[in-house]
Amino acid sequence: MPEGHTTHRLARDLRSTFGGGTGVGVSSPQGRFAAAAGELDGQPLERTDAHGKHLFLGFPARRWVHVHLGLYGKFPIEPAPAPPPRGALRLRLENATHYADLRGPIACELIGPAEKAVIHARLGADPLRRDAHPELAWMRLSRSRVAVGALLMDQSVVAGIGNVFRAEVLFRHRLSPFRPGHQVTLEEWEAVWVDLRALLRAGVRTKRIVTTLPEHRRRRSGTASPEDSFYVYRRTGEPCRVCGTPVQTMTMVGRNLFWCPTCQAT
DNA sequence: GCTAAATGTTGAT
DNA sequence: TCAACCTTTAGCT
Repeated sequence: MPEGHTTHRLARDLRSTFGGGTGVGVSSPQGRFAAAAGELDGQPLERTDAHGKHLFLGFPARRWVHVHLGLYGKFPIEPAPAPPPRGALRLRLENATHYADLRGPIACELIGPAEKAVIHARLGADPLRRDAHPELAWMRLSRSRVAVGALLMDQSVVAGIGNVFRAEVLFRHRLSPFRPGHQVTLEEWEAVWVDLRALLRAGVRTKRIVTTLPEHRRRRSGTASPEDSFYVYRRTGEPCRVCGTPVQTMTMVGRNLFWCPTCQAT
């Protein structure tokens, strides 16, 4: 599930569910976060923050739990009562009304403000953050010979974009993933940025990614069925929704890239 | 019951 | 460029 929208939604939901002055139960049944969990247990969750795919839970004394879901991490919030822990449960948060179980994260660590600052410093512009600087992303893009399909996956350029948004936003703007960054025009980049912000915001709202316009869905309702949600992502060999050309795939930056060779010729 | 794949990152080669 | 790692689930047998 995790691209930037997931992280920002989690920051918001964890704050509204566990935030405030009441102490939160913190535990690590699996044990890998047990020492830190013991320190935090019973303390209030004071604030939350998200930058790209990184999530931060703020506890007293300027201590933060830094969470990165990685490829398959999950952190669902459920109504109490919490069942007995099972499986590899890295972190459980609980209060009188809810519990949230973190499984499979690539990172779950207790850090201080300096370490948090280091993480922010190596992340690029996040379309979901008010303090984002898209002009910095443009600087990187417009000076690079690297393919735009690779640059979009670089978290130090744009933070929060993953494999789905890369493929889909390039299609929506009919941009070839292979176009070098410096051959993308400022006009094209600004349109991509605005679009990414809108797509991510919609993702935060609905907790899922939908990039297709209604006229490109078999079912043209406002709510896309899962099979109709994407233009090219994981649609290898299927006909392009716009021109009918079979969707192509190959590996770029170690991930499966999907694109329409006709609509995205250049 | 087994295998592969998955919306990711890091560190070695 | 590649393998390793975090864990679950879908799709086989």
